Amino acid sequence: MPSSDTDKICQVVCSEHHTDSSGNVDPLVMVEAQKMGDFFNVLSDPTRLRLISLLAEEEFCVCDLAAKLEMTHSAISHQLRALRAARLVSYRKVGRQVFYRLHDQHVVDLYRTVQEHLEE
Amino acid sequence: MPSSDTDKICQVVCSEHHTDSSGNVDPLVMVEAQKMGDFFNVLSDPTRLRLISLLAEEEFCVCDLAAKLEMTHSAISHQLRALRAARLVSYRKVGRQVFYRLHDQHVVDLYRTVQEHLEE
DNA sequence: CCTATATATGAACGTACACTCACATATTTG
DNA sequence: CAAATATGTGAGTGTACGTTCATATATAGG
Repeated sequence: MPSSDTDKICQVVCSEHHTDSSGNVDPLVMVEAQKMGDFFNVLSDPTRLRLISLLAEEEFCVCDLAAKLEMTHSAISHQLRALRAARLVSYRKVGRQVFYRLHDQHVVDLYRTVQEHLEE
Repeated sequence: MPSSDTDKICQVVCSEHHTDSSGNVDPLVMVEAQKMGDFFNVLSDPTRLRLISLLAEEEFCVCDLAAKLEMTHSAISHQLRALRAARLVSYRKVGRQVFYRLHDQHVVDLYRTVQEHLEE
């Protein structure tokens, strides 16, 4: 490991302004940072966000979603796969069709929070 | 607008299950979806999340941040640039050093919300 | 059974981006 | 001013990923 014993701070000890808990602050461990990053990454794509915005209102089948977003069925299906993998959406099959809905309201809360945050 | 009159749904009208507000649901417009996606994208990187986790506790200079994360000064500086561009962090200069802090507590709320969400 | 419809998936292609490297800028110190 | 320290930045490289295209699977209808 490159870090020496004392966590090699600048020669001019930056932490002079800190409380005595200076060295105690540790970053989020890599594994958890990766997990959280993966989660945010799912929400970083415009297409997936638009899908979520529709599903926040009501249930839709793949065909409807593709029509609303004016995109290929394939593209939509790929993105729904990502949303499924992230457990952000659930679905039910009715004949040939598959109806998707948000897995829980939790995501909508995040969605709306950021939406407000960006309205500044 | 490319969308035809009836928003071409599947031949088998999927919306039969919907309320009479069926066709009224529109997706988030592209421009806003892009903005929101950009915002989430900043939070999708493990390194940036780890920086945020540190800055959530107290102020740090670049050198400290690099030491804590055991990464290059250059790499950290690049990521801080992204965080600055997203207005997620502020900074103050003291001599040669630059101390970074979170721009507001809003981000920490998001951070903690998702952290809890992932603990299921 | 055969065709059409609805959805899923693998490969390919182009783009975005995180880190490294080299170098630039700024500030302190001698 | 010259050397050292702290940070910023542009170019290059490897990887991740969103879309398209071709194709596969599944179900409904005749």
